[in-house]
Amino acid sequence: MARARPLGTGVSRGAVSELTASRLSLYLRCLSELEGEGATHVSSSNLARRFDLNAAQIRKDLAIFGEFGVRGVGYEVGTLKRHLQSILGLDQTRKVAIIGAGHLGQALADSGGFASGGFRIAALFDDDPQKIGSRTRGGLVVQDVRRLREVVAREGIEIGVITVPAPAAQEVAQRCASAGLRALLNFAPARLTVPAEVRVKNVDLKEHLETLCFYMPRA
Amino acid sequence: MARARPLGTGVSRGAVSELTASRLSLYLRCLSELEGEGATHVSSSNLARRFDLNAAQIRKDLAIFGEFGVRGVGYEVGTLKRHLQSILGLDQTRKVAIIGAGHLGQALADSGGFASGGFRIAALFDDDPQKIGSRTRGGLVVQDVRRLREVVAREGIEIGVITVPAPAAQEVAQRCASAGLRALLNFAPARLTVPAEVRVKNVDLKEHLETLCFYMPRA
DNA sequence: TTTTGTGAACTAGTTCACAGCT
DNA sequence: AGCTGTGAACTAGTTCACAAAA
Repeated sequence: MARARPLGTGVSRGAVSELTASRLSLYLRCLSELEGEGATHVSSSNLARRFDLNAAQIRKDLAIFGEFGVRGVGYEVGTLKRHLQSILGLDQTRKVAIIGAGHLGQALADSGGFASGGFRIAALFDDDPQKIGSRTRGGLVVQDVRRLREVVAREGIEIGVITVPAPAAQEVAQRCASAGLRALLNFAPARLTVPAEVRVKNVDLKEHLETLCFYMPRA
Repeated sequence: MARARPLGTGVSRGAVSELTASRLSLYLRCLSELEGEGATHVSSSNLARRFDLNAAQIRKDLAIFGEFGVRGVGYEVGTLKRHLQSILGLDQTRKVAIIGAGHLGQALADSGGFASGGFRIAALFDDDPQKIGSRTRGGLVVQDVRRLREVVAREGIEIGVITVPAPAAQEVAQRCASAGLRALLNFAPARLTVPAEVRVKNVDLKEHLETLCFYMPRA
């Protein structure tokens, strides 16, 4: 029906569920793999087999943004990949700041997987004078968190990753928001209160472990 | 109606949704905080206010496992905390093995938050001869992944955390399963195929970043 | 024929609203 | 009066099933 709209335009992102959005990211990764394998086309049922998903689910997710498939044929791998990158906003490099130069913060700063594919770790911050000025093993300098606003503005950083201890997280989140960051990935085990225009995603490692534990057979 | 059952007994864990299980973990953390603040009782609506949740949701989650509250009064903080620990299987210390001594693996091994509260990082593995025998900054020795089965059996390790690169993840998962681990927390961007008795939880940091990106206002 | 795109049916998850205790 | 526990109502998410297109 709706002829392929100019990619993502006209679709209100707020109306798309987070479940759909995270599946889009999954599809994108899979398409990159398929491209690497030299595949030119892929069907929704082929994709579905690779994850544990229903084919109609995948078609529905994609159909939100336009008609990318060809009936009887499937999806063209390269084209769909570019469309997904555009839909996810990955056609430009996004700069990321990590706040909290503890073990996790430094590991994320140095880990290639995190820094590749559309993201660049542009800065690492801490409030500990002992750490400020030192470098991670990967060579990134730890900067004073009081300079967050300045660096965010100068470097055009858009995303903040919070890896400080829980008691400091709320204050840091507030600081990030007022520095102009509009998306926060929070690893601290604390619920953050931020202005409505800032999107927060919590990743609680302990919660994941405890959930696994729950399903484990009991002694 | 159902008088408080002997804690968790008689409730088939498989029938409880993962959403509920992860909320239980959230409630537990909140109760620990409340205990620290010296609170003796808490109502479902008080708890609901702390997260962004509905009070009936919380009552329903808890009611699956028994009647822990008192009408007109609420829940007793200490008692409910102990019940939740027992329900989640946290009344005994669970040992964890980390497979993959890269930046992330080492960071998780050393990070106190991950290792505390019912979990102990019992071993760290890698297959790189350069790394085997070396120590993390926290002092944990990197062991040869070929000794996984042996160490898992000897130490009574139950949970595996996979922090190897994506191409190695499937093989490592298989190895974990055959070593007797029944729960895997997978940080590699790859879907794992494992025997049905092994529970896998995927944590994909790139996926989280991309999802955040999707909701960000466009240039 | 094959596979998309999509309304309709279904399933899971959440919220409401109130009876039943304390 | 106040708050839990829970059936009933509602909402969101998934799967089915088929018409439409190549």
